[in-house]
Amino acid sequence: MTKKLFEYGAGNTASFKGRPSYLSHLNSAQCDAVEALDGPVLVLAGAGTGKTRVLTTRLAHILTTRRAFPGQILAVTFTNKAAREMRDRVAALVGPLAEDLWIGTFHSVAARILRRHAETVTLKPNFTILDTDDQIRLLKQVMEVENLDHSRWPPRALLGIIQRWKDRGLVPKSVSASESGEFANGKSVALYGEYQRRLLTLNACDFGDLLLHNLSIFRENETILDDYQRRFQYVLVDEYQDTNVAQYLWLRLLAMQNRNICCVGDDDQSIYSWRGAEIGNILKFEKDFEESKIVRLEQNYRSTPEILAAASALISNNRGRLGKNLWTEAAGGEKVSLRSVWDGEIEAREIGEDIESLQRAGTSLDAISVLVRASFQMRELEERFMKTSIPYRVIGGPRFYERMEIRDAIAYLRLINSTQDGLAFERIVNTPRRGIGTTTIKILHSFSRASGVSLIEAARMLVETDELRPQIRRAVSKFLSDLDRWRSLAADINHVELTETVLDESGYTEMLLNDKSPEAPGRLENLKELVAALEDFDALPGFLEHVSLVMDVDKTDGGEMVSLMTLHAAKGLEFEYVFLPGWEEGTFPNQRSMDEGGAAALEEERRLAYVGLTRAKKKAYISFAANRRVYNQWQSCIPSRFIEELPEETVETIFDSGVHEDLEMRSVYSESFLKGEYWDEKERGPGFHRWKNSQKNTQTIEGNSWAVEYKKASGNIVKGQRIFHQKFGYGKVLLVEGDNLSISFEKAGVKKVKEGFVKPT
DNA sequence: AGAAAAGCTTTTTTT
DNA sequence: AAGCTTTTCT
Repeated sequence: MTKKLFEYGAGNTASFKGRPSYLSHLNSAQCDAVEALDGPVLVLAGAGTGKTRVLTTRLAHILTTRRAFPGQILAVTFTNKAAREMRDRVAALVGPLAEDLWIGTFHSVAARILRRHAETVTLKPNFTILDTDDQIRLLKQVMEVENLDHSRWPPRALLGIIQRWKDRGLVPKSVSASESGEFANGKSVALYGEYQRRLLTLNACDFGDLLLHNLSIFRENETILDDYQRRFQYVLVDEYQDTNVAQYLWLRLLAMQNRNICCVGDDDQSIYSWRGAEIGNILKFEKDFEESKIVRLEQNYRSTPEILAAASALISNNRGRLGKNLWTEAAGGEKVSLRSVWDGEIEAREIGEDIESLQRAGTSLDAISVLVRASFQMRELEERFMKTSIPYRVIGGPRFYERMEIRDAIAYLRLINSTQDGLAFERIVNTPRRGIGTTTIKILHSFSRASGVSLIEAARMLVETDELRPQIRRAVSKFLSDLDRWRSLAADINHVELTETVLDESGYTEMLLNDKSPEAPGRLENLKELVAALEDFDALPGFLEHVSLVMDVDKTDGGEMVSLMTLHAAKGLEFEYVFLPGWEEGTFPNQRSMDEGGAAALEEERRLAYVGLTRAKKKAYISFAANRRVYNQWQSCIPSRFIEELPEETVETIFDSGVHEDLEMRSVYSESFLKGEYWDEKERGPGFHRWKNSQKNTQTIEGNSWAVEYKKASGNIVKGQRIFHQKFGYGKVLLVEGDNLSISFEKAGVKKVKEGFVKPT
């Protein structure tokens, strides 16, 4: 089918009668979304309803109907991967024309625009985009000037606060005083202001600034804004539900003139509110673009009716949805598998076994994925996969450009690229060791602040004086002259050779060669990979831009592999078989997120569950463990509330987990849970009762290993001891009477509890 | 300045 | 429990 479209696009772009062929592959709602070219369009696209196809076909449609040149079309996505995929798929439809489209992430498009107009916000075009390390380092400096205690007021927390302001499009002066909050006794806004000033002197900006500076440029320069408004005849937005306020304002500015904006999103898949995403943007869209046409895509082409029914029932527990009803023409398939297991290790084992049997049945490992709530859950799975040699890849794992040695190398390159990059200077001035330590840096800092020059400038000036001890003076001056030499070298040799030379002459390579730690060889390998990656770019600045915006390299490792990733990373992907382990209260929904965000956070967790389920084409496998090790302590777990939100008829339950089932099912968990000590049964839905009944049928045998272990551990509870109880939380033991304890709980007050239910802390 | 020790968080999700 | 950061010691 793709081929047909390609032929059409490549061969016949002349006017046509009737409907172009590529439209015949779309259902009527999809056609509506593609053909509504004029005016604002909001496409509410449920999971698996052909969202990307609509977007790419729409792009092709604009081009083949000659409504606009490629350079007049802007398509923004959230991830680089989505951007790449969109470009590839449009190219398949229209050929090389696709190359001139403005397709990119919000950040990369904003960076492109900002480079052009950097001067209007007093930056230079070669400004640096800071990574998180740099941001923290800079914030620390800003806070030090204010004499703020780093342990009392963690710089990381301030970074979060500032980022949230930036997400909302707020520059320091537009943050209202009432928002300064608790942090640093209300100094946060002032700190934000100082941070922004320091960024400008460093000729740098952070991720949020890319958008924020764009907004100021557009607002303060009518001609520039006008230019972009005219340029972008058509604007398309992917994953619209994940836009934050700043991105929304940016889009509105760009599209408000010709109003040809098409946003595609799904409120049920909004899972990034913690990053500032506003579901409200969907509602705002309808308000700001009153005449907007709304198209709902509800026919699902991905999953079986069972999976869809389960997912729909689950998500229907959320309030405040725009409402969508997914349906499919597909014939019935397998029910969602729901399995209880004893602990995480067994869970991993069973998943491994299921994968192996799928594989024996002829399924490619590429069609299988395991999706977890949080990345720490991957460890147990990885261990199991390694042990049983199931090939797997972790998606969205530790990023290449975030590795220490890569950041160091890049800091060298940044320093060559920009003379003002004090943060890069600080990072590597003593790596490898040059005898320039914290004391020296402090002197440089205070001098730089006092005389209002950059850190590097300060260093230059100080080596001319006898402020520094001769030995240190020599070291600093050597480093500065090295820098100068590399900078002038940059004009003569290409950036690949330059990088090799710098890594060599700086002693960085040597440092790693002398390093006996087991990681060192890997680090050297990574540096080689970095040099290889450099070859894909014409020059240094382009590479540095890529590094800051993309953060990761494409791994083209061959071979079939199971994909392992977080639920967040899975959005937009699909697999035939999807494993969803760890559906326990606290893990999923995640306790921390619920503590912070309350009811709204629970709904977001539920959307995450919805995203997980709807990734599956053929079958989803949900599992939950009775026990899990958290902070290296065993904790009994309660099945996730999401489990009982799944309709019975869509689920097949497996409660025996292999040969140990009889032994395994006896625990504090099952006993107390069945007695209803943890939950008011009235609150529990059909899923709970189903689960409970099946538990009742399990035989219990005394003396299993876990219980024995537990006895041992609990024998030494004494008066005055601090303990933890699954339901009542932390408390202090008031009285011991045999195995009956009187405990004063921090939250629940004084209770009498059996010894077996508490753990020493 | 550098090494050793102590202390503290980690484990939510990321462009 | 481990890894990281900060503090302390030489």
